[in-house]
Amino acid sequence: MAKKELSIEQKIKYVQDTLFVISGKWKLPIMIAINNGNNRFRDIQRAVPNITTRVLSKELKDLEENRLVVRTVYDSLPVTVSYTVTPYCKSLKPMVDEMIKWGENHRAMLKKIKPA
Amino acid sequence: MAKKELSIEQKIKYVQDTLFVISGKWKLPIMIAINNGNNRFRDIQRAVPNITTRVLSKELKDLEENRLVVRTVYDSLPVTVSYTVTPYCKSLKPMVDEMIKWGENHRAMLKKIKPA
DNA sequence: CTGTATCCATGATGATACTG
DNA sequence: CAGTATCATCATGGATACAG
Repeated sequence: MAKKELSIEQKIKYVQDTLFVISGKWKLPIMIAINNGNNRFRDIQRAVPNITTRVLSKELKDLEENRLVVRTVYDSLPVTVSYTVTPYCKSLKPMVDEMIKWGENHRAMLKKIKPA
Repeated sequence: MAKKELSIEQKIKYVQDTLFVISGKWKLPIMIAINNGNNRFRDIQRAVPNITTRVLSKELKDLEENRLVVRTVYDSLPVTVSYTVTPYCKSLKPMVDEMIKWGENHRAMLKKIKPA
């Protein structure tokens, strides 16, 4: 089956959809952190530099609503909470990998044209 | 040469770099529009739904500063201005393509779980 | 056509303190 | 440990009018 070519209007619409879901400074870094084995609230906060508890709390809720992250409460003493990424979240990986690659290259380029 | 594995700290840093450059609702849609042959201010505005002149003007300046877009003034009568994307801008393509793909799929998924 | 100038609303983020 | 509550600030974006 031939690949369908999207119109420019569709491309713009879909990119904006994606931007909306991952918008802000924190959502992708949080998902990367969780995906790397930081499942506890505190671990995530340590893994994502400079994020405050208030913002982390809110972002986690957003990610839950978008079905990218699952929050599980364990009935231990004391209660522990674990965050994990969903299979759906993993579908972001190709895109995120491209973003990491581009960011790495971009930083190198900036160094060239404007060395510290 | 083996591919270098990035640490989670680096991944987060590079993703945030990228997010910083493409942040906001408009930068990518604008680049897509220009890349699709909309080179005049007015054409870009038509191609990107709902953007105001004020915002478009500001975003184009940001993109110029980031060396993603070039502004050229032609000394005709009346003066015409042409915007084009740079080769560097094209390096965003793999990432943007992934974003388009993901956004398309995401919209389809939302329809399934919450049909209008 | 290609913008600039105001003014304003909203949301995103930050600092800090506090709770179970 | 895992958050919530408040308060403050700032950037983004939108409406509208106007200028060269």
